[in-house]
Amino acid sequence: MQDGGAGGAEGGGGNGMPLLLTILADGEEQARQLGEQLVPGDDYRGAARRLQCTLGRAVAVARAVEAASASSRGTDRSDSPRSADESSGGTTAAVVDAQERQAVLLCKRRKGLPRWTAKFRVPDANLEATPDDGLSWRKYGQKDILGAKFPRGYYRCTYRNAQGCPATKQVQRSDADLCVFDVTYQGDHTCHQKQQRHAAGTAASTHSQPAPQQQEQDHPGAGMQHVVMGFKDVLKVETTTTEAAAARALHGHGHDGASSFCFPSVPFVHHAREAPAAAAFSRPGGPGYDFSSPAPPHCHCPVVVGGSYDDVYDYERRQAPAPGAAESSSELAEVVSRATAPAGAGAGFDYASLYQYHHSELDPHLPFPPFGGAGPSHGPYQ
DNA sequence: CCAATTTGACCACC
DNA sequence: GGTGGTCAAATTGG
Repeated sequence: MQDGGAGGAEGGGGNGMPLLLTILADGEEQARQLGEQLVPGDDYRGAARRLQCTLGRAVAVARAVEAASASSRGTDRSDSPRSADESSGGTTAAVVDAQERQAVLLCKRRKGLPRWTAKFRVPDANLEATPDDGLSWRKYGQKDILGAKFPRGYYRCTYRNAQGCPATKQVQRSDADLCVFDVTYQGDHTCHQKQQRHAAGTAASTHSQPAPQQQEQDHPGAGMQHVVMGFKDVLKVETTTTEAAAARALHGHGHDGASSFCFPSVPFVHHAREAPAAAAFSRPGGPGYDFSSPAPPHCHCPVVVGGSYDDVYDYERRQAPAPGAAESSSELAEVVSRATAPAGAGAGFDYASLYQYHHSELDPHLPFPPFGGAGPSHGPYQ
């Protein structure tokens, strides 16, 4: 059925692209280093980050263009469903290459819609909790996946028919850790009601948070504005103090901070977004840009690794000072490494390897939270 | 009665 | 042919 025509801008790539990418990447790296040198709080640090993000966007755009041109040339091949492989901290060229392939694959992979994954952790593995990102999903299928102990659930936006919202997600419980769910999102939400509803819903429930999405919708570009966080920085923080990360993200987002950001049962969430070739390009703050939930974590520059970009989200309760900071961080590291596995990122959490694809367009709807929480559709399965 | 979930079948891709 | 993703009829729940 509906097949995604990768198509895309042609002839964009060209020969100089790799070089351009290298240059941009260097610039970004330099900006990052600069930012690190500076003290937190220093105005220049913010500037450095912005610069880093800007360069990162440039890299993303360049990659997207190149990937698009590559796909039009007809590249592609086998792909491994999950986890993008190869491309381990190699040269930028190599990275780009892998990226390219990944992007093309993604494009060919049905719909050609942007796709990314998130990891949700529930507090109790025994509970039949399902990652609830606060959005309305309707389950339309479930299937046993080869090699997976648990079936994968298929969901699509409740407003798919009503508003033609193309968003879908796949939820699968991790084999290794029953508390962890791998959620793969595909397509941005273009439905509006959802947001309203969601905003209201969240406010009504335990965790109240403002709905930051609107602005994105109205001003696609605006989103990129506050994506001023260097991902490395973010990761660093995240891996260190979950609490700090949360607060930081929160504030960085310009929320009326206060009581927002409270994810009851979710210690952390990790994001690994696959970088759609043209997707990253075409959806800068896309139409349906929306942070599915008030979640703050989106205020940073996502990273795409070998085709998937990672974000680490932390949902430690806003108050308690990250009880198990160390614990959490190790978990994060684990998750992150898994997600970045392709890059061969071991325990070391190699930034260099992460630094492969970096796009500042934020996720449309970073899935956040309420687990097993409210929400019209949450299949009991799992 | 309507909406959501379940589940087997179908289809596309590798 | 195997596997993953989606469809749609049947079923269940509010």
